[in-house]
Amino acid sequence: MAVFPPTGSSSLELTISVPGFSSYPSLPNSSVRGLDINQVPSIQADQEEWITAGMEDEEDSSNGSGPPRKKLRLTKEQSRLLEESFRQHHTLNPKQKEALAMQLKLRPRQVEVWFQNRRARSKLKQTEMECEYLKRWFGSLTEQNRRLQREVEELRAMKVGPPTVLSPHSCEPLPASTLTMCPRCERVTTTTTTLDRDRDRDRDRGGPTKTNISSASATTLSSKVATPAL
DNA sequence: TGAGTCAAAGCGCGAT
DNA sequence: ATCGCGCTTTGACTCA
Repeated sequence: MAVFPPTGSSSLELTISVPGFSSYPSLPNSSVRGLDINQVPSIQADQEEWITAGMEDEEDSSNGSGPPRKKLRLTKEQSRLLEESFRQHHTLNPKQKEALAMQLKLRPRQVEVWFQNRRARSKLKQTEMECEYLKRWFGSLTEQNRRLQREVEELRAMKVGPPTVLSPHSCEPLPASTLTMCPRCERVTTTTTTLDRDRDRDRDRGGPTKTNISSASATTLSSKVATPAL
């Protein structure tokens, strides 16, 4: 029996990492939760019995009678090999499936089911992380929105008694709508408003424009989550 | 001991 | 016909 990583070989491995976000921290597996039936020294014989029983049950299930099947629990070695294989390719062609089943002393159907469930777990985890990322994004946008609203209020307040600002080019009074107050230097500017700047910044970041959000696929989100601009 | 969790497996459906 | 996927069931297991 080989020595396995302490984290458990059956844990999900994804490339996404969100700073400050501990995803699925209590991802349990039998090896860390406590006594694992597969760790019992005599388990190899038991496992063989289970597999044999499983194969018989498959035949039994075809005629619809017989005792309910005993549920197979994969050994750590089987799980490790399956995980290793899963890292290489998430789907198996029939040949690979057959070979892996032979190597693991399992039925091809069991290998197939394992891959199916594994893909589902991967996807679930991916979805959870995307959800977490979107939550953070939402929070960030909410804060930004609040800030901009405040700014708008301030600008509206300033408009009540607008000072006459002459254009440096034409020396004529500028319309108040083209004016804005720089919150940092407290100067009135006529170039671009802070709203424009925020919009530009969002666009540069690939931020919350309608098109960007709608195309927030798993891959794009993955890359965003890896280096969140929040 | 019962509730909760995890994972293997069953089943039906759509895509190819 | 086959395969992958989503949903569900079921059995093994842990923990309060």
